[in-house]
Amino acid sequence: MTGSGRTIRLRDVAEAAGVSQGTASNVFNRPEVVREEVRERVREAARALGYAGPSPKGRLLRAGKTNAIGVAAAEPLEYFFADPWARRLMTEVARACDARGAGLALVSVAAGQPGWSIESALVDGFLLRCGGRELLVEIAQRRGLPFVALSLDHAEPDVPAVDIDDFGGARLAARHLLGLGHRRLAILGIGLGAAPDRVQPDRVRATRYMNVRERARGYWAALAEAGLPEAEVPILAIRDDGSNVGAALALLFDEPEPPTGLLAMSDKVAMAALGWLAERGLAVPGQVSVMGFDGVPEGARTEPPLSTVEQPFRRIAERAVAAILDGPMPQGREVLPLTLLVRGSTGSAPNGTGA
Amino acid sequence: MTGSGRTIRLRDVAEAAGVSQGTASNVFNRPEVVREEVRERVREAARALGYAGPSPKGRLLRAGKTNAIGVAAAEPLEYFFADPWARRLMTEVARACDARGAGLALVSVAAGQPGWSIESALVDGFLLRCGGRELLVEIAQRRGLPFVALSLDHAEPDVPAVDIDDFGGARLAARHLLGLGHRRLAILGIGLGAAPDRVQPDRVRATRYMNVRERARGYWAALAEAGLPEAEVPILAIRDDGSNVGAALALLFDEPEPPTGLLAMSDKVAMAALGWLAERGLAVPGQVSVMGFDGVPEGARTEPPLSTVEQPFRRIAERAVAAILDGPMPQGREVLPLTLLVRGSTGSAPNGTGA
DNA sequence: GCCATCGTTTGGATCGATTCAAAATGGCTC
DNA sequence: GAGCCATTTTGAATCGATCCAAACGATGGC
Repeated sequence: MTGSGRTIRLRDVAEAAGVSQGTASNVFNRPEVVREEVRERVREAARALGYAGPSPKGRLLRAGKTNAIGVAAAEPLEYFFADPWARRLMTEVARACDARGAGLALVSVAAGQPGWSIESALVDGFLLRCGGRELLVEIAQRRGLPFVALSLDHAEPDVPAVDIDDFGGARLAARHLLGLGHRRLAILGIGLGAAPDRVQPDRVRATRYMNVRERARGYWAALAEAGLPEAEVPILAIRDDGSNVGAALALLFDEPEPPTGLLAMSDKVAMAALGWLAERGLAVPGQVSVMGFDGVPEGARTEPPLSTVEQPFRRIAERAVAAILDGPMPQGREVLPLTLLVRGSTGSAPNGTGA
Repeated sequence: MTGSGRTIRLRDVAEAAGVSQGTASNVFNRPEVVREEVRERVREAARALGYAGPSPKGRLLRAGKTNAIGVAAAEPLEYFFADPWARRLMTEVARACDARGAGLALVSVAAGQPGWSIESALVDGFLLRCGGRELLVEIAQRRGLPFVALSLDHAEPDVPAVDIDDFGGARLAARHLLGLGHRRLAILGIGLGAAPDRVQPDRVRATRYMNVRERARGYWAALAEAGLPEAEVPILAIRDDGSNVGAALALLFDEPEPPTGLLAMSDKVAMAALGWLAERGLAVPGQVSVMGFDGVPEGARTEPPLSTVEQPFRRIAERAVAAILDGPMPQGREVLPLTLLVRGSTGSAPNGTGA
């Protein structure tokens, strides 16, 4: 065994082979410039000393590139694997990194300062998953590495961001339901508080989450096209995890004329609604149609499969990863369109339910 | 704007503040040893120059620790997010890293050499997800960083590994079905080739995948306890992704006396079997009981929910992460037990089906 | 007034490589 | 054999920090 004390450095190999450090370096990085005989001698020495090649540490310092990109979120690290939306996006981010031979590092801001953070992660740039948390942007700016914000609330021209057209996506969703003849609709809103309340449009307009505001605007725009005033379409405050969807829906379905179409601001909430409707014995889409938002893979496996508007996960990931790795950076906030995904949870409005 | 050409180094700050570099370093790392007046002067200078703190690059070289652990697999990077088993394990790995303030980096060996690989990743150690691929171990050994192998085939004393008790888990699964009175069983084996064949026990004993061999041994052991010779229990070769499960099961269920209990070597295969049985109109667990293996979260959401033996994902992750970060390393292959998870897909054997 | 002590600060070595201008080498021509 | 050019090799600077032994200045005890 060679297991002596110190680790072997390039310099040791060079000495053992009787060449300069520069030449030894070339043997590993640009072998073609080194004469064959010397090259072999150095390789031999390396083998004899158990030297596996230049250490990434030293190389990093000199070359500056780590060849990895970091993805940061305010949530704990598990979030990247456990949350359906994050998972879906990360799958595409991973694919994009793979295609470019880049590595992928995960960073959580929740964890606290020690060890590993946006300030300390060894990466070439960041993707910031900031839902309402502009904090991440601030930290990343301080770090000084290139970054792209992913679900940014304030569109500022000097913050590069790749995002989705929430307004257009929501309008697409609402138009789909309206096109099927639905006139009694309800919106399942997120980010509007924890109580299963019915909330007023003004409250929605005042929320700090831009995507929530925009999605609502999109729904309303489609409703207006169909001649429906926004006041006629109740908005419920659902928790992000959908845990209070039952209590909220009960508010509507205990009334004499319950909605025939539900516009959920996320697939998660839509899926929770599907569960409650099944429990309650309401047929989907026979009695009630349910429309999601996001396009997470889980939606394909519900009963019935969830109709939704799908985020362009692949394009988002590719654009963001490309920006970090090769530029050019987005100038301000770039938005990408969503696509309508009609599956089984939406159908024609039941007869005799017109407005 | 300060945006001049060069980036600001600690040395620049020290100079600007009129102190030595050592003192400046202390201001950021051990502020308590620096006199307050000096400390403030340095901080002031840093602020004025737009210096955000010591760069991780330089620090790494000197201190040696990156505070991140790498997880490597032979599959492309997406695998970590897309595959149910990997996802489940990674959730726990992420949790364990979070708890210790460590970062998480993903490495794929498939990607190819350039850029980011086991050889070049900036991490403190590796978790190796090597299903049959001992190649990863070899590469990691060459790299010289601590590592723990996660589903290792050959138990060698000098390769630290954390693994599961495949034999015990399989025996648990089979005992469960036997305890419910099932006597006509079949094994849905993986890693036995791509054809939907019925294979002989000797072929199973000869496969290169240790976990497959061990699971089979576990099933057989339980069968022996119940007085059933292994020859009476057919073994089918199912593809890992379960895509040929229908063709394989048809072989059995077209016979006069089809099995009443299915022992699948993975949840993925079990879930595929569930799908086929539903299509074929066979009641689960009324006519056929299905037993999985792994305990992936998806199994909880099938119809009916899948009974299975669950891997101790959390313990595996915690043990492996702890080993890398704080030692001590496992001596050879440590195995952890699985637990029986009875859900809805298993029930008493139908009447009159005794052996 | 001398010396030991304590709290701060300094300077330089070190971590492990890459890079590049300059020097050495070798082959060829005239 | 001098001169020239192309190919290799060298040596030192550089990347950005941390660490540590030594120096320094102020204080207090005897």
